[in-house]
Amino acid sequence: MHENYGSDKCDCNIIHEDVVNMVRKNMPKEEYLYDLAELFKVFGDTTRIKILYALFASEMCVCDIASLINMTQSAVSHQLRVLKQARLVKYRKEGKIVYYSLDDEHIKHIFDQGLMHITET
Amino acid sequence: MHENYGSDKCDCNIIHEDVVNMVRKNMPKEEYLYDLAELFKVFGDTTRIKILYALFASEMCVCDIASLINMTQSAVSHQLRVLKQARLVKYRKEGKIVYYSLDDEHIKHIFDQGLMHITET
DNA sequence: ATATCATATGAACAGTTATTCATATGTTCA
DNA sequence: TGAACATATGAATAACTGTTCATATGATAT
Repeated sequence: MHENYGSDKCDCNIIHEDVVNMVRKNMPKEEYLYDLAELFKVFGDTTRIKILYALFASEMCVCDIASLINMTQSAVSHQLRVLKQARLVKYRKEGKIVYYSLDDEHIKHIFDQGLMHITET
Repeated sequence: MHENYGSDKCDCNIIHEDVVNMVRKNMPKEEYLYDLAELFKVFGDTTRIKILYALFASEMCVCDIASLINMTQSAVSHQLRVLKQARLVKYRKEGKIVYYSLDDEHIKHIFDQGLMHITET
């Protein structure tokens, strides 16, 4: 009785057509969902999480960050580039030293909510 | 003058020792940071984001989810397992049909904050 | 019983990613 | 100018991840 509406990938039948249609109406734009996943991808790495938490406390230069989290300067520099591209950190130069700091107020809230999930029983 | 304190990986010198020590004191436990990254890793995939957004609107069976987001039943099932392991979704069985629903109230807040970052100018 | 359907799962493959290494850039200081 | 230092970056490698395919499981209905 039920037909498969417009999906070439799905290899099964829609069981609750009304529910699917209702949910489809409420889905955010595909583009937003993609961008959201991209953002969380950036958060999904221990090194980057450590860097961001460090910057919650203070702006820091690359060398200090590397020392703090016990990673090579190169690894930290690579990750800072990722964070910079995601518009999560910004930097200022002072001679040969580059200071990085946070560029977003939402991060802390996101992390706090994340920690609430983790620390639940 | 500056020495490298206890880090074997870092290949540079601590420039601001006081800052590093202060920041180190304020860092959350290594374990939390690891778990947090693991959580965000789960969010860092478009398919899983879509599934979670779908479940914001209603509980759904696997087949309906697959149809909605235009993925194979198998792919969806694999991702639901990941979400289940992360304690983000739960399920109930009704005959041969399995209904999945959200198992966490924090997710929506996390996503909303994430969207605020994305939709900023 | 057997055919059908919904779901789960293991293996394989392709694509992605984080770190390392070597090196380049640009600044400071002697 | 040249040595030392902070940072950036490209290439290579190893590890990880998501999808697909084939198949298994378990339930329903005839």
